[in-house]
Amino acid sequence: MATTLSPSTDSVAAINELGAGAGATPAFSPLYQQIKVLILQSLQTGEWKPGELIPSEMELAARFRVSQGTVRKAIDELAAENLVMRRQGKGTFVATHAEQHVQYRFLRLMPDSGDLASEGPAQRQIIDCKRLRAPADIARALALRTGDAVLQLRRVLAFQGIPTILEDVWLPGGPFKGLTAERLATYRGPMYALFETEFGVRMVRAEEKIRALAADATAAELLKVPVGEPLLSVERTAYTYNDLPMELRRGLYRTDIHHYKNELS
Amino acid sequence: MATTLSPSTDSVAAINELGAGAGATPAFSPLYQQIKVLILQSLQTGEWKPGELIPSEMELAARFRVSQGTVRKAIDELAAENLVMRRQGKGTFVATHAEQHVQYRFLRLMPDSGDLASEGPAQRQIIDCKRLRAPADIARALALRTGDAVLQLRRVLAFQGIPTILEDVWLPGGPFKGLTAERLATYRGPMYALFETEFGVRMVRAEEKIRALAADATAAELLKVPVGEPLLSVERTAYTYNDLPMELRRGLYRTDIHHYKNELS
DNA sequence: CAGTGGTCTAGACCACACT
DNA sequence: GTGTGGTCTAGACCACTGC
Repeated sequence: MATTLSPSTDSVAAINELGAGAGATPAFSPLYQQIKVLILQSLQTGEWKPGELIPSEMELAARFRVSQGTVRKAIDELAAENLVMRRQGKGTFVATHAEQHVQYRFLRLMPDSGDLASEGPAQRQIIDCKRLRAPADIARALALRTGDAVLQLRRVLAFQGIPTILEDVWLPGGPFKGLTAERLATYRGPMYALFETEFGVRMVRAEEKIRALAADATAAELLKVPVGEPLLSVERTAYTYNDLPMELRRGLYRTDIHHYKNELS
Repeated sequence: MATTLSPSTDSVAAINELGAGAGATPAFSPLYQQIKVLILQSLQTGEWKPGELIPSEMELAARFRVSQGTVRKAIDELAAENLVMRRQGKGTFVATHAEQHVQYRFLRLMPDSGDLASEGPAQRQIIDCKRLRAPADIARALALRTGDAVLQLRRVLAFQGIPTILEDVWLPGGPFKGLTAERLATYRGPMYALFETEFGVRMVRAEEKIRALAADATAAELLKVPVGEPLLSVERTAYTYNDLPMELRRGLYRTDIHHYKNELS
């Protein structure tokens, strides 16, 4: 039954409405959605960390006092959202960017022929890295208050020796306390992997606003293009579990021998 | 059982391997996937047309000789891919773009504040429309042979009086036989709706390559910007059911007061 | 009211991984 | 072999739609 069960133990046991009182639509949601929320909470609180094995479907079913099928449907949705990874015969793992063959989490840039991986690792050059008080626009994008501490990073990525991406990254000072230019420079591997392993911050989704802009003097110098050269401007806000913005990134991409690839459906 | 059933009637009845012969992995696929393919075929052949009601889960289960749950899982996937639409209490419908509140199927352009719908309907101006023999690059993109008949269309879209998009569209001559500039000019509603209702061609997904380009003389004149102005170049290939390319579109977007919005996950 | 999709359960068996 | 996720079934009941 999807309705009542003894309100005891750890069980979800259906907070669903039932009975006499002509209730005012008390926000019904199916059991498997409630289970999904509970699992999500365990992901957020770090009960199971990125890369770790979560309890089996049978265990979760027992814990929440529902059938295995209901847990399965909850996990199905989490897997569809790339929050967990199922592996037949082994179990279900919390999704991770670290130690994985996913080099570029959100970067959609592709060489006009081939793929980024075939171009070898990017050369990374950190131009600047400092702590500062958030200006109004940055604060708004990161759901902070103006003047809160933020960390700003500017870097250039080059592929096969050609500087291709100039990006500014802003991170909230709180969650990323202790992040230094030194650490960024010495870390080998994707930046998002560092965020996970060192700060426990996992980016779940992102939104981008894309424009065409003319290179200004600074961009032109760093990307080695003429002033006025058209560049792709990509402004990205990345979110962690609770739609909480955790990173703002403004990138300028050269698109002379690369393009931004997007799939629509 | 997922294995054998009498090989009779219309039934899928599990082509799955079983028994003695040490087979050479004869391409196993789960029953619900086989059902999904069968339903897809009915969509492709037009047994059920866009907007129409497809048979109920129970009917399909009977027809394919499987349980309702198996049909359900197949339809679940089709719904996740936006190929069908489920409506509780009514049934499952073939997805459609026509007569729907989805004005822009693949267009990701947004005003810097608000959304496209709030800007009212776009003003459409057809610059050119002609039949021609496909050059090599167009033919390749549309999976045609060089010299095959294609239809080329050039138009400008303006929002609130400001010319914003200049696009060239190429369509294969075969499936779109009979499409004229006249018909395009007089049709009210999304172009993709016209494709469905008049030619039975439904676009299922698309790929885009995005770059920043400087406006040339032609683009500058039509979009009323200075020559050299950075524009967003969006090259889109749209596919119908069987990953068959059916449209090539090269758009130039002004991004001074609009941006291209993308969601990543 | 009957018919549809939506949820939940319980049990069976399959495919895979580790030991 | 044991335990995991993956598939398939059958039946129950709920929620919505339209007659």
